[in-house]
Amino acid sequence: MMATTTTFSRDKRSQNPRKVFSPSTASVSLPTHYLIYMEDTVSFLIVARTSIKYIQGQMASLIINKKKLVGEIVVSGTFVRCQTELNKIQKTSQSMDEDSNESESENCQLDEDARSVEKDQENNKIQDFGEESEAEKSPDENFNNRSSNKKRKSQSSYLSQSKKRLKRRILDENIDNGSDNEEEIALCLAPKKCKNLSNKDDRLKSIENKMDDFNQCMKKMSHSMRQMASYSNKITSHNLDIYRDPNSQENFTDKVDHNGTNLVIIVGRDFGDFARKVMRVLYSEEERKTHILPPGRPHLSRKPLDSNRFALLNDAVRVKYRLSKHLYDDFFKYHLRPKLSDFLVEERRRESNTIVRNQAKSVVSQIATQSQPGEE
DNA sequence: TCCATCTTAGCAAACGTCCA
DNA sequence: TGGACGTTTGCTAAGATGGA
Repeated sequence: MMATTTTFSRDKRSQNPRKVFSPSTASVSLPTHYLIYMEDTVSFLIVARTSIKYIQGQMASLIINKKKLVGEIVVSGTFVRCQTELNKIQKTSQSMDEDSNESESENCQLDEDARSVEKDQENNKIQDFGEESEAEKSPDENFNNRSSNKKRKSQSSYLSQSKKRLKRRILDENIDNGSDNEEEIALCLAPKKCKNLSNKDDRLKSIENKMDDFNQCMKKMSHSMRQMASYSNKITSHNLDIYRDPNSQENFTDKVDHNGTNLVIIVGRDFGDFARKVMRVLYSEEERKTHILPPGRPHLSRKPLDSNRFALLNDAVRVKYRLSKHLYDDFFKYHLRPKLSDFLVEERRRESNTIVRNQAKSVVSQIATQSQPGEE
């Protein structure tokens, strides 16, 4: 059954022992975040551990916005711990400023306003990322919290290959982009530096830039979280909400017709089961055994299934489970397609297994009849 | 009701091809 | 050339089925 092309043949697959992950260092809790003082910019940063390239003593080397920076570790631990310490530093710095700058207070009223806006912005940033950080603490917990009515509950702790791929991709993206999502929490909270800004325009520009950065971060976070959720194999028909748009005004039809059969009324215990049953309605047994999922590829020996009927299948799934059009691609790619692909494989395999079983049975019965000639 | 066997689905890993 | 992606293969778990 080596059927990807007609020109190559696979070697016998080597069998390796299954590797079961067992955390040997679970009791060791490494710091998740660091508060770092950047001498170059006279500012403090809270960064996630993954943003730090290496640590030597109290000095940490990190990369932000594609720039390599070196700073002194002030505090390490959880995000909350770093935030608390940062607030203390901030208050101390403010009180010092108030003592030394009383004479400038009248002239700097506008600057203060701008600074408070900036601080509010930064504090919002902290708050939002703090929440993200909580979610980030144990992604597996989030995955596992999703209801799983399937088998293999005992194995729910390991990530699927897809999830591992995504994690690696996100990590790579963070590194490429100077880790500018939840792990990039660059906080310019040094009033002395702000004083050096020459005029109000600079301050306003600074605020605008930070707001832009913040919006970018939020967009990326949203995208990453959706993808992470998409990769969960524990998703069932009961928690497809991430692929539903509550703001959508779409009116879902109750009928997807194929030769007089309403595909939507087919009953399945979940979306995978439903899709398999629809496949059995839409395509003949021969088609299921000899074709692959659309759109197919030139280098693959099997032809893709009829795309029009496949569109009906997708419509039926989308309508039955009320999935948004603009989110359906992700759902299909990460959840439905793997199931259907497996299903087609099994359709081929079932036949060959049955043939092999029947052959074995017939051989056994033949041997049995040959070994009993004297009884006749 | 119990037990053996079959069926079905899920997953990991190997492998081939494409593409940036 | 390595990563992404799809396919194949081997294996496991759990439900379904049928006979004792």
